[in-house]
Amino acid sequence: MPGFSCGLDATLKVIAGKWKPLIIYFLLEAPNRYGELKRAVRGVSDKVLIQQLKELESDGIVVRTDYREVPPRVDYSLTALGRSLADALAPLSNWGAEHMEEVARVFAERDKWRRG
Amino acid sequence: MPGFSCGLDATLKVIAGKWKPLIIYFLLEAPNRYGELKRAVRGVSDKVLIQQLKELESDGIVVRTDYREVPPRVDYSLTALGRSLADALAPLSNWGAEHMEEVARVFAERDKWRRG
DNA sequence: ACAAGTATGCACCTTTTGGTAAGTATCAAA
DNA sequence: TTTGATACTTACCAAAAGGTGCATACTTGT
Repeated sequence: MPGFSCGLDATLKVIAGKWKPLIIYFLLEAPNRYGELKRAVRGVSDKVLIQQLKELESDGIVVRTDYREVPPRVDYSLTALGRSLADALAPLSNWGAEHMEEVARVFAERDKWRRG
Repeated sequence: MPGFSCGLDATLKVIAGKWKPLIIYFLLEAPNRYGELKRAVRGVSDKVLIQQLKELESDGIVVRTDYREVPPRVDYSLTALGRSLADALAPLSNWGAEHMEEVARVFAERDKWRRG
């Protein structure tokens, strides 16, 4: 069952989830408390953020540190594995930055037809 | 509306779809006829393959060539933009290949709990 | 005559994913 | 004392994504 058709396939299963790549890439800059993360990844709901963080944790990509304080204080950071994954994500980020205009144009067209 | 929060965000919208990264990466090797593509990307249904190819086409990532023969013969290849995207995908593929065992272990654990 | 391969289209349905709104415990500031 | 911040949890629901199966039109192989 846990067989992947190729390397890319394996990676895709780890980063599957609307916000995971963003979370991982953002955590590369610094460890972050839950709240900061939530403000950084704009548009996520609590439920989904927590859920994806848990999956990333159980997949060995992030570490959760609970300081057991009150009010609660928890932060998330990347494991070594997570950092290597974030590095592999960098080219995608650059590609998007370099072709953002082109991509935006194309998407604008698509949405035009959607609405009519 | 067509605004992205960052480069990564833009890229993710282009490669959104269960099979798109696989399709793109596979097409890097060679232009391919529809049938070959379908056999290569194991598990896709016709509906979804066609659908994602169309989106990739309208996003300027792939080109569809219809030879207007009978029986039908069509092939798909990457545009320059598509090739650059495929290159950006390479590190993800390598990451997956390098950590495949680790990833497989973790996923096996997860699935164990799922079933009980 | 019949099945198979070719690249799609379409209607329908299930699964997956994500979002919303509420609630929890504790402390500090207004 | 009410409000807000903190990091979550849960139940419920809507939307998106993907899958299944059938149909098409023509040709080649059996």
